[in-house]
Amino acid sequence: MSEAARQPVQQRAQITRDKLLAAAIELFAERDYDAISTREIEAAAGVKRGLITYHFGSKEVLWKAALETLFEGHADELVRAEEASAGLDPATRLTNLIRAFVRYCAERPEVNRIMVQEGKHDDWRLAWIVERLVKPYYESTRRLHAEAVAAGLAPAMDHMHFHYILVGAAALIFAMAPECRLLSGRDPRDPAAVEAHADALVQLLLPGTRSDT
Amino acid sequence: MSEAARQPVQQRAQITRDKLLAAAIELFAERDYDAISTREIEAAAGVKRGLITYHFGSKEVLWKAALETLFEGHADELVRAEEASAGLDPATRLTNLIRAFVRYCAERPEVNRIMVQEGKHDDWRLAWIVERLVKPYYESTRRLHAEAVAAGLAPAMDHMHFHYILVGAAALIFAMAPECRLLSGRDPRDPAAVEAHADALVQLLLPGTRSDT
DNA sequence: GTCTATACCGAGATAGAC
DNA sequence: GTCTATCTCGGTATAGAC
Repeated sequence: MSEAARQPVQQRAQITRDKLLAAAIELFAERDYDAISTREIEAAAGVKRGLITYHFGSKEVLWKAALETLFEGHADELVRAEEASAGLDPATRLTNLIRAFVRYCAERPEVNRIMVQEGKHDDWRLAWIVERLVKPYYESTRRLHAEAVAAGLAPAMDHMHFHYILVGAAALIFAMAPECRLLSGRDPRDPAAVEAHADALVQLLLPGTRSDT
Repeated sequence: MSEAARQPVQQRAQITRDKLLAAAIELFAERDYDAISTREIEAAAGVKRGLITYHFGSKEVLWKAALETLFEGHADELVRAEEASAGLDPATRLTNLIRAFVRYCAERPEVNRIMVQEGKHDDWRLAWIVERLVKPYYESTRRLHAEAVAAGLAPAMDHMHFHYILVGAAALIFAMAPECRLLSGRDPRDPAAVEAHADALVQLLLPGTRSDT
């Protein structure tokens, strides 16, 4: 049994931290860092004023922790996909990876919203995001693509283009879910639509594979 | 007397309108409608206070005019591409269309930034955008895809998915150009990179074609 | 250790009056 | 254009409750 589970006090602190992180993710996906006040985050989290400073030290640290939380969830999802398809053939493994990525984009559209928001300006936040979060992921999509090319499943191309095509194609429909609903009458975050989007993307990115259930 | 004041009245009015539209596009791509004040737009345009009301009547009308200006440029680009490839085979025509779309995304990354911004919430602005600007365009990507499928150039899939895959894959790299620069060391808006991105996208969306210069 | 309740500071933006 | 009154911001500090 973990030490934390036995200590109710630290459990409450963990709940407060989690509420602040959740509220921060939601609000930072909504508006710019500078347009969100710490008071607003605390109010949205339903906690008292001053607890951001207490738990995180500063707005900047909270922001970084919120983004790390978002990307960790993403990494977990991809690791699960890798494990689930260990030992299978490259086509199935890459398909499962792309599927896992699409599912995560659907589950957390905040990631793409924040990235488009922050990707517009070359400032300290973008520098941190790229160095700490995107670069490792960029390398993983590089491996994914290289493997697909080596297996004859996908056309060769410069990785920069592949990366942004994959991310943009997977994420946009969920980042703009309300628009998609107005435009098509359907909710892209509906589980069936998520799977259909994953299927479509696999079909295009890995044309060398046969589609399977 | 300033240079502007010496020019004919209608000409000066047109210049003022254009400066306001350009500043509005830039600022609305930056932040939310509600986060931009008319004073800020006038200041960015370098015109006197009150000229938005004089020339457009209201902030709302200016906003609509700015978006129409953006999308008109887009439509013009696509029409030029259609005319340039009239009479050619489907593969070349569709390739040119996708290329024109990618070039426009590179030229005006503001479009995608505004769309991701506004696509998050179902309010009067999104309703207007979808009805007035996106629906006609959605139908045109539907025709594009149907034609590609009919010609055996692309895999069949639900149009909703094709639309968002096309738009996301084409636009994201330019909407996040500063991130791409930090990540890859290259500027995606460099003409060679734009063409390379178009090539990559054609390769994936129209796998039935042979790549050509 | 965690949380509540205050008061305060300097910096910056804002809005109104003139 | 200008001055000023007011507000909000992030951050600090303190003192006490559980």
